[in-house]
Amino acid sequence: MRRKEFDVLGEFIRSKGLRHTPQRENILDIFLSTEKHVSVDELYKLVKKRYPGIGYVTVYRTMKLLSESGLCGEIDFGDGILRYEHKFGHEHHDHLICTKCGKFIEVMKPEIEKMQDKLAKRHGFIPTNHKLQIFGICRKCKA
Amino acid sequence: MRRKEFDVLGEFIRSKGLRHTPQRENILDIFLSTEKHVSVDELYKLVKKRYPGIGYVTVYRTMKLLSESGLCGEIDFGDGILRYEHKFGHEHHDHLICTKCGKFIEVMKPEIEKMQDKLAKRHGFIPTNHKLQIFGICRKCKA
DNA sequence: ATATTATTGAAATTGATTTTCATTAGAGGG
DNA sequence: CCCTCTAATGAAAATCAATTTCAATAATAT
Repeated sequence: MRRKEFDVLGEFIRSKGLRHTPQRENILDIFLSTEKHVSVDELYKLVKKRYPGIGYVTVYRTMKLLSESGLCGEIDFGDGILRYEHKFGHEHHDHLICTKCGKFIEVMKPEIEKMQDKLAKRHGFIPTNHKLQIFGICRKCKA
Repeated sequence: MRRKEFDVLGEFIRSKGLRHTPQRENILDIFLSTEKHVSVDELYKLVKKRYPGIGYVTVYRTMKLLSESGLCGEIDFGDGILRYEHKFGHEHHDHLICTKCGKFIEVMKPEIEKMQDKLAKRHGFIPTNHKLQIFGICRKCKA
Protein backbone atom coordinates (compact mmCIF):
# COMPACT_ATOMS: atom_id res chain seq x y z
CA MET A 1 0.00 0.00 0.00
CA ARG A 2 1.53 3.25 -1.10
CA ARG A 3 0.64 5.56 1.71
CA LYS A 4 1.88 8.67 -0.06
CA GLU A 5 -0.52 8.39 -2.96
CA PHE A 6 -3.44 7.95 -0.60
CA ASP A 7 -2.31 10.99 1.33
CA VAL A 8 -2.21 12.99 -1.89
CA LEU A 9 -5.74 11.90 -2.70
CA GLY A 10 -6.95 12.66 0.83
CA GLU A 11 -5.35 16.08 0.79
CA PHE A 12 -6.81 16.87 -2.63
CA ILE A 13 -10.28 15.83 -1.54
CA ARG A 14 -10.04 17.89 1.63
CA SER A 15 -8.73 20.96 -0.15
CA LYS A 16 -11.57 20.87 -2.64
CA GLY A 17 -14.26 20.29 -0.03
CA LEU A 18 -15.10 16.93 -1.57
CA ARG A 19 -15.89 13.72 0.25
CA HIS A 20 -13.81 10.81 1.19
CA THR A 21 -15.39 7.59 -0.07
CA PRO A 22 -14.30 3.97 -0.06
CA GLN A 23 -14.88 3.75 -3.83
CA ARG A 24 -12.27 6.40 -4.49
CA GLU A 25 -9.72 4.64 -2.30
CA ASN A 26 -10.49 1.29 -3.84
CA ILE A 27 -10.17 2.56 -7.38
CA LEU A 28 -6.88 4.26 -6.56
CA ASP A 29 -5.74 1.03 -4.95
CA ILE A 30 -6.42 -1.03 -8.07
CA PHE A 31 -4.98 1.64 -10.33
CA LEU A 32 -1.73 1.68 -8.37
CA SER A 33 -1.54 -2.10 -8.42
CA THR A 34 -1.20 -2.28 -12.18
CA GLU A 35 1.74 -0.91 -14.06
CA LYS A 36 -0.11 -0.89 -17.36
CA HIS A 37 -1.47 2.13 -19.14
CA VAL A 38 -5.12 1.39 -18.58
CA SER A 39 -8.25 2.62 -20.28
CA VAL A 40 -11.29 3.31 -18.13
CA ASP A 41 -12.80 0.13 -19.44
CA GLU A 42 -9.79 -2.00 -18.58
CA LEU A 43 -9.52 -0.47 -15.15
CA TYR A 44 -13.23 -0.95 -14.58
CA LYS A 45 -12.88 -4.66 -15.26
CA LEU A 46 -9.98 -4.92 -12.81
CA VAL A 47 -11.90 -2.96 -10.18
CA LYS A 48 -14.98 -5.09 -10.71
CA LYS A 49 -13.08 -8.26 -9.82
CA ARG A 50 -12.23 -7.11 -6.33
CA TYR A 51 -15.05 -4.64 -5.75
CA PRO A 52 -18.09 -5.83 -7.69
CA GLY A 53 -20.28 -3.03 -6.40
CA ILE A 54 -18.37 -0.23 -8.08
CA GLY A 55 -19.84 1.04 -11.34
CA TYR A 56 -18.21 2.11 -14.57
CA VAL A 57 -19.14 5.74 -14.15
CA THR A 58 -17.51 5.94 -10.75
CA VAL A 59 -14.28 4.60 -12.21
CA TYR A 60 -14.59 7.12 -15.02
CA ARG A 61 -15.16 10.01 -12.65
CA THR A 62 -12.52 8.90 -10.19
CA MET A 63 -9.88 8.82 -12.93
CA LYS A 64 -10.76 12.39 -13.82
CA LEU A 65 -10.34 13.22 -10.14
CA LEU A 66 -7.00 11.45 -9.90
CA SER A 67 -5.94 13.33 -13.01
CA GLU A 68 -6.75 16.65 -11.41
CA SER A 69 -4.93 15.68 -8.26
CA GLY A 70 -1.81 14.81 -10.20
CA LEU A 71 -1.90 11.12 -9.30
CA CYS A 72 -2.37 10.01 -12.86
CA GLY A 73 -1.84 11.37 -16.32
CA GLU A 74 -4.04 11.01 -19.37
CA ILE A 75 -2.41 9.66 -22.49
CA ASP A 76 -3.83 9.57 -25.96
CA PHE A 77 -2.09 7.31 -28.45
CA GLY A 78 -4.47 8.42 -31.15
CA ASP A 79 -6.53 5.24 -31.25
CA GLY A 80 -9.60 6.85 -29.75
CA ILE A 81 -9.06 5.39 -26.31
CA LEU A 82 -7.90 7.48 -23.40
CA ARG A 83 -5.47 5.73 -21.11
CA TYR A 84 -4.13 6.56 -17.69
CA GLU A 85 -0.61 6.18 -16.39
CA HIS A 86 0.92 6.66 -12.96
CA LYS A 87 2.19 10.15 -12.49
CA PHE A 88 2.93 10.70 -8.82
CA GLY A 89 6.60 10.08 -8.14
CA HIS A 90 7.23 9.41 -11.81
CA GLU A 91 9.45 11.58 -13.96
CA HIS A 92 7.97 13.13 -17.05
CA HIS A 93 8.64 10.92 -20.04
CA ASP A 94 7.80 10.50 -23.68
CA HIS A 95 6.60 7.44 -25.54
CA LEU A 96 8.05 5.28 -28.27
CA ILE A 97 5.11 3.43 -29.77
CA CYS A 98 5.35 0.42 -32.05
CA THR A 99 2.84 0.70 -34.86
CA LYS A 100 2.89 -3.05 -35.44
CA CYS A 101 2.38 -4.62 -32.02
CA GLY A 102 1.19 -1.59 -30.08
CA LYS A 103 3.84 -1.98 -27.38
CA PHE A 104 5.46 1.16 -26.12
CA ILE A 105 8.51 2.26 -24.20
CA GLU A 106 8.80 5.22 -21.90
CA VAL A 107 11.80 7.37 -22.57
CA MET A 108 13.44 10.42 -21.07
CA LYS A 109 15.72 12.95 -22.66
CA PRO A 110 16.24 16.18 -20.71
CA GLU A 111 18.02 17.86 -23.62
CA ILE A 112 14.96 17.49 -25.80
CA GLU A 113 12.81 18.93 -23.05
CA LYS A 114 15.05 21.97 -22.79
CA MET A 115 14.94 22.59 -26.52
CA GLN A 116 11.19 22.34 -26.48
CA ASP A 117 10.99 24.95 -23.74
CA LYS A 118 13.25 27.28 -25.68
CA LEU A 119 11.23 26.76 -28.82
CA ALA A 120 7.99 27.60 -27.03
CA LYS A 121 9.41 30.69 -25.38
CA ARG A 122 10.82 31.95 -28.64
CA HIS A 123 7.26 32.04 -29.93
CA GLY A 124 5.92 33.84 -26.90
CA PHE A 125 4.39 30.73 -25.39
CA ILE A 126 4.52 29.84 -21.72
CA PRO A 127 4.82 26.08 -21.98
CA THR A 128 2.84 24.12 -19.42
CA ASN A 129 3.28 20.60 -20.69
CA HIS A 130 3.89 18.68 -23.83
CA LYS A 131 3.35 15.39 -25.48
CA LEU A 132 5.93 13.65 -27.61
CA GLN A 133 5.16 10.38 -29.28
CA ILE A 134 7.55 8.67 -31.62
CA PHE A 135 5.94 6.01 -33.76
CA GLY A 136 7.94 3.27 -35.37
CA ILE A 137 8.76 -0.41 -35.49
CA CYS A 138 10.18 -1.98 -32.35
CA ARG A 139 13.14 -4.32 -32.11
CA LYS A 140 10.99 -7.44 -31.96
CA CYS A 141 8.69 -6.52 -34.85
CA LYS A 142 11.46 -5.59 -37.25
CA ALA A 143 13.24 -8.90 -36.70
CA MET B 1 -5.41 25.69 -58.89
CA ARG B 2 -2.43 23.77 -57.66
CA ARG B 3 -1.78 21.40 -60.51
CA LYS B 4 0.82 19.38 -58.60
CA GLU B 5 -1.53 18.26 -55.87
CA PHE B 6 -4.09 17.14 -58.43
CA ASP B 7 -1.39 15.22 -60.24
CA VAL B 8 -0.44 13.48 -57.00
CA LEU B 9 -4.05 12.51 -56.44
CA GLY B 10 -4.42 11.32 -60.02
CA GLU B 11 -1.27 9.27 -59.86
CA PHE B 12 -2.28 7.74 -56.53
CA ILE B 13 -5.70 6.80 -57.85
CA ARG B 14 -4.22 5.27 -60.99
CA SER B 15 -1.56 3.33 -59.09
CA LYS B 16 -4.15 1.82 -56.79
CA GLY B 17 -6.56 0.94 -59.56
CA LEU B 18 -9.17 3.28 -58.11
CA ARG B 19 -11.46 5.59 -60.00
CA HIS B 20 -11.20 9.19 -60.86
CA THR B 21 -14.32 11.05 -59.73
CA PRO B 22 -15.34 14.69 -59.72
CA GLN B 23 -16.17 14.47 -56.00
CA ARG B 24 -12.59 13.63 -55.14
CA GLU B 25 -11.25 16.52 -57.18
CA ASN B 26 -13.78 18.91 -55.75
CA ILE B 27 -13.05 17.94 -52.17
CA LEU B 28 -9.32 18.27 -52.75
CA ASP B 29 -9.98 21.65 -54.33
CA ILE B 30 -11.84 22.93 -51.28
CA PHE B 31 -9.34 21.40 -48.89
CA LEU B 32 -6.46 23.15 -50.64
CA SER B 33 -8.31 26.44 -50.62
CA THR B 34 -8.35 26.68 -46.84
CA GLU B 35 -5.24 27.02 -44.74
CA LYS B 36 -7.01 25.94 -41.58
CA HIS B 37 -6.65 22.60 -39.87
CA VAL B 38 -10.09 21.32 -40.68
CA SER B 39 -12.18 18.56 -39.18
CA VAL B 40 -14.24 16.43 -41.53
CA ASP B 41 -17.30 18.27 -40.35
CA GLU B 42 -15.84 21.70 -41.03
CA LEU B 43 -14.58 20.65 -44.40
CA TYR B 44 -17.92 19.08 -45.24
CA LYS B 45 -19.64 22.40 -44.57
CA LEU B 46 -17.20 24.22 -46.82
CA VAL B 47 -17.60 21.63 -49.55
CA LYS B 48 -21.37 21.78 -49.24
CA LYS B 49 -21.39 25.50 -50.06
CA ARG B 50 -19.84 25.06 -53.46
CA TYR B 51 -20.89 21.48 -54.21
CA PRO B 52 -24.21 20.84 -52.48
CA GLY B 53 -24.48 17.33 -53.89
CA ILE B 54 -21.49 15.93 -52.04
CA GLY B 55 -22.24 14.00 -48.86
CA TYR B 56 -20.49 13.87 -45.53
CA VAL B 57 -19.32 10.31 -45.96
CA THR B 58 -17.64 11.09 -49.25
CA VAL B 59 -15.71 13.90 -47.61
CA TYR B 60 -14.80 11.54 -44.79
CA ARG B 61 -13.60 8.84 -47.16
CA THR B 62 -11.81 11.24 -49.45
CA MET B 63 -9.81 12.65 -46.57
CA LYS B 64 -8.69 9.12 -45.69
CA LEU B 65 -7.67 8.76 -49.31
CA LEU B 66 -5.78 12.04 -49.36
CA SER B 67 -4.09 10.93 -46.17
CA GLU B 68 -2.88 7.74 -47.77
CA SER B 69 -1.68 9.60 -50.83
CA GLY B 70 0.37 11.95 -48.68
CA LEU B 71 -1.62 15.04 -49.62
CA CYS B 72 -2.83 15.65 -46.10
CA GLY B 73 -1.88 14.67 -42.61
CA GLU B 74 -4.11 13.71 -39.71
CA ILE B 75 -3.67 15.66 -36.51
CA ASP B 76 -5.14 14.87 -33.14
CA PHE B 77 -5.05 17.65 -30.58
CA GLY B 78 -6.62 15.38 -28.02
CA ASP B 79 -10.06 16.95 -28.09
CA GLY B 80 -11.71 14.00 -29.78
CA ILE B 81 -11.81 15.59 -33.20
CA LEU B 82 -9.51 14.52 -36.00
CA ARG B 83 -8.27 17.36 -38.13
CA TYR B 84 -6.45 17.49 -41.44
CA GLU B 85 -3.61 19.71 -42.51
CA HIS B 86 -1.85 20.22 -45.81
CA LYS B 87 1.12 17.95 -46.16
CA PHE B 88 2.25 17.99 -49.77
CA GLY B 89 5.07 20.46 -50.20
CA HIS B 90 5.01 21.29 -46.51
CA GLU B 91 7.90 20.56 -44.19
CA HIS B 92 7.27 18.39 -41.19
CA HIS B 93 6.46 20.54 -38.21
CA ASP B 94 5.31 20.38 -34.61
CA HIS B 95 2.55 22.29 -32.89
CA LEU B 96 2.46 24.83 -30.11
CA ILE B 97 -1.10 24.81 -28.82
CA CYS B 98 -2.63 27.46 -26.59
CA THR B 99 -4.77 25.84 -23.93
CA LYS B 100 -6.74 29.03 -23.42
CA CYS B 101 -7.80 30.15 -26.88
CA GLY B 102 -7.10 26.98 -28.84
CA LYS B 103 -4.90 28.75 -31.38
CA PHE B 104 -1.79 26.98 -32.48
CA ILE B 105 1.47 27.72 -34.19
CA GLU B 106 3.44 25.42 -36.43
CA VAL B 107 7.09 25.17 -35.53
CA MET B 108 10.18 23.49 -36.89
CA LYS B 109 13.37 22.51 -35.12
CA PRO B 110 15.62 20.09 -36.98
CA GLU B 111 17.85 19.56 -33.95
CA ILE B 112 14.94 18.20 -31.96
CA GLU B 113 14.07 15.89 -34.82
CA LYS B 114 17.58 14.53 -34.89
CA MET B 115 17.62 13.87 -31.17
CA GLN B 116 14.31 12.08 -31.44
CA ASP B 117 15.69 9.82 -34.13
CA LYS B 118 18.71 9.02 -32.03
CA LEU B 119 16.55 8.32 -29.01
CA ALA B 120 14.37 5.92 -30.98
CA LYS B 121 17.31 4.09 -32.50
CA ARG B 122 18.98 3.70 -29.13
CA HIS B 123 15.94 1.72 -28.05
CA GLY B 124 15.96 -0.46 -31.13
CA PHE B 125 13.09 1.40 -32.78
CA ILE B 126 12.94 2.29 -36.44
CA PRO B 127 11.17 5.64 -36.22
CA THR B 128 8.61 6.28 -38.92
CA ASN B 129 7.02 9.47 -37.70
CA HIS B 130 6.34 11.37 -34.55
CA LYS B 131 4.02 13.82 -32.97
CA LEU B 132 5.16 16.64 -30.74
CA GLN B 133 2.67 18.97 -29.19
CA ILE B 134 3.65 21.66 -26.74
CA PHE B 135 0.73 23.01 -24.74
CA GLY B 136 0.89 26.37 -23.08
CA ILE B 137 -0.39 29.92 -22.97
CA CYS B 138 0.15 32.04 -26.04
CA ARG B 139 1.42 35.60 -26.15
CA LYS B 140 -2.03 37.11 -26.47
CA CYS B 141 -3.65 35.07 -23.73
CA LYS B 142 -0.97 35.71 -21.17
CA ALA B 143 -1.20 39.45 -21.67
C1' DA C 1 -22.69 -0.36 -76.07
C1' DT C 2 -22.07 -3.57 -72.24
C1' DA C 3 -20.30 -5.61 -68.22
C1' DT C 4 -17.85 -5.05 -64.22
C1' DT C 5 -17.05 -3.12 -60.04
C1' DA C 6 -15.57 1.08 -57.50
C1' DT C 7 -17.94 5.01 -55.66
C1' DT C 8 -21.50 7.59 -53.75
C1' DG C 9 -24.70 9.22 -50.20
C1' DA C 10 -28.33 8.42 -46.84
C1' DA C 11 -29.21 5.98 -43.01
C1' DA C 12 -27.87 3.10 -39.47
C1' DT C 13 -24.32 1.48 -36.26
C1' DT C 14 -20.52 1.61 -33.29
C1' DG C 15 -18.03 2.63 -29.24
C1' DA C 16 -15.99 5.62 -26.03
C1' DT C 17 -17.25 9.35 -23.36
C1' DT C 18 -20.31 12.20 -20.82
C1' DT C 19 -24.72 13.60 -18.71
C1' DT C 20 -28.96 12.77 -16.16
C1' DC C 21 -31.35 11.70 -12.18
C1' DA C 22 -33.12 9.22 -8.32
C1' DT C 23 -30.99 7.11 -4.45
C1' DT C 24 -27.37 6.62 -1.10
C1' DA C 25 -24.23 8.03 2.19
C1' DG C 26 -20.27 11.35 3.95
C1' DA C 27 -19.46 15.26 7.12
C1' DG C 28 -20.61 18.82 10.26
C1' DG C 29 -23.82 20.87 13.74
C1' DG C 30 -26.85 20.40 17.39
C1' DC D 1 -26.47 9.96 18.40
C1' DC D 2 -29.58 12.12 15.25
C1' DC D 3 -30.47 15.60 11.52
C1' DT D 4 -29.55 18.16 7.69
C1' DC D 5 -27.27 19.29 3.74
C1' DT D 6 -25.29 18.10 -0.30
C1' DA D 7 -21.61 15.37 -2.64
C1' DA D 8 -21.18 10.85 -4.60
C1' DT D 9 -22.88 6.78 -6.64
C1' DG D 10 -24.56 3.78 -10.31
C1' DA D 11 -27.82 2.54 -13.89
C1' DA D 12 -29.61 4.16 -17.83
C1' DA D 13 -29.76 7.34 -21.37
C1' DA D 14 -27.63 10.77 -24.32
C1' DT D 15 -23.90 12.46 -27.04
C1' DC D 16 -21.00 12.70 -30.81
C1' DA D 17 -17.39 11.71 -33.95
C1' DA D 18 -16.10 7.92 -36.56
C1' DT D 19 -17.31 4.06 -39.26
C1' DT D 20 -20.15 0.57 -41.69
C1' DT D 21 -24.01 -0.90 -44.56
C1' DC D 22 -26.38 -1.09 -48.73
C1' DA D 23 -28.95 0.06 -52.78
C1' DA D 24 -28.30 3.11 -56.54
C1' DT D 25 -25.03 5.30 -59.55
C1' DA D 26 -21.22 6.07 -62.48
C1' DA D 27 -16.30 5.22 -64.05
C1' DT D 28 -13.39 2.14 -66.69
C1' DA D 29 -12.23 -1.90 -69.56
C1' DT D 30 -13.73 -4.93 -73.12
